[in-house]
Amino acid sequence: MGDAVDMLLDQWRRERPDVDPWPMGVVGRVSRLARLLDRELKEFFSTYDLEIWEFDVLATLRRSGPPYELTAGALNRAAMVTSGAITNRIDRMAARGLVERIPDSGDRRSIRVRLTERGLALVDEVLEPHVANEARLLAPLDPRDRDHLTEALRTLLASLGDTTLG
Amino acid sequence: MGDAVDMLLDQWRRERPDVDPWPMGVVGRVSRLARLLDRELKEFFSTYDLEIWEFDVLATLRRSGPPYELTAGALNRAAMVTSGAITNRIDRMAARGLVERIPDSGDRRSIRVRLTERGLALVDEVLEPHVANEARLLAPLDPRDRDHLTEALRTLLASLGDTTLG
DNA sequence: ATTGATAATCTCAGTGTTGAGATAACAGCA
DNA sequence: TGCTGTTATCTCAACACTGAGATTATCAAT
Repeated sequence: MGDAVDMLLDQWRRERPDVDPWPMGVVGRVSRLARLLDRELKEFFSTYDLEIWEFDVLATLRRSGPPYELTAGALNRAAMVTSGAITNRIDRMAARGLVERIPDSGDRRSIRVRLTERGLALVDEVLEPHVANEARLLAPLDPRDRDHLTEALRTLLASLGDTTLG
Repeated sequence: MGDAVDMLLDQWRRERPDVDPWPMGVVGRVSRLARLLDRELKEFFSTYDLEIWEFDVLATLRRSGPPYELTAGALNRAAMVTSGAITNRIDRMAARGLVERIPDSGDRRSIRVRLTERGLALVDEVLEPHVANEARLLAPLDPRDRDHLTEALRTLLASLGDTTLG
């Protein structure tokens, strides 16, 4: 049972037997899997006329709880993108009526981004089928495999500084 | 020990207790880890004045073995990008003298992309430190964890159609 | 109060990808 | 030979992100 990465590793072993390529097996698979999952999610969300990044913003606001609002900076850190990208996303989503900008009464440098009723209804509608779709994509793993996988990924994320306090 | 995804899952459980969010734990971690690894690789390659996508092309050609040439379509599939992106990459790398376009004698629709001597020397120089850098990033995993992780990732990739025959 | 350092957001040019379509060449078959 | 369908690459506009810098506001300490 080989995937594309197994072949790649075999090629390296033949061409550069002086280098043990095992790290490429892990990094390469993580990268390829992320890309393939992205494609699947993109296809899924298209049936709701949503981009992945739009759902991401909606979901970040939704799970923060009432009143479903966060500063631009908080969205920023959650999405792992630059501030310019968030400004852009808020602009477009506000134009679609999914979120609205609210001035922060406590800090005039900040804005608060709040889900509109329409945004809230949309994310609440999409959430369950989205999770079901992800579960479908992960179905080949039994619960024990999932736990191992999760643990390994968490270890790596923590070592790379992916904490909530960063 | 929790990472950012653990917190995210807790938020969902509080806000939408009717939905079991476990699939987000896996998909979210894969996606975030891919992003963080990308940042690390980008920083690493910048010391060689290389973009990640440039190294990818060089490495794909290098590991294919002498004469270090592939068609644009083969590069295409290896990189998981569209044909337009590959045309663009070849253009820019040819301009830098890392690869050259060679007409395919057997099929005049095709081109063969070949490593130049400079491209070959560069990829052979970068390979070993690159792998060492990846090994550093993966150091928190002991060999047993790595094997479990690899197996789980391979299972998912195979189920998503990431084979060499696709 | 004033100064200096820090923080939050926005702006914008540069970069690179996608997705659709154009062009040219090949392959099978009547 | 002439069709028809397929394949390989290139073209190009639209899209979205990055990285650097600008702007405005806050905070700490005097």
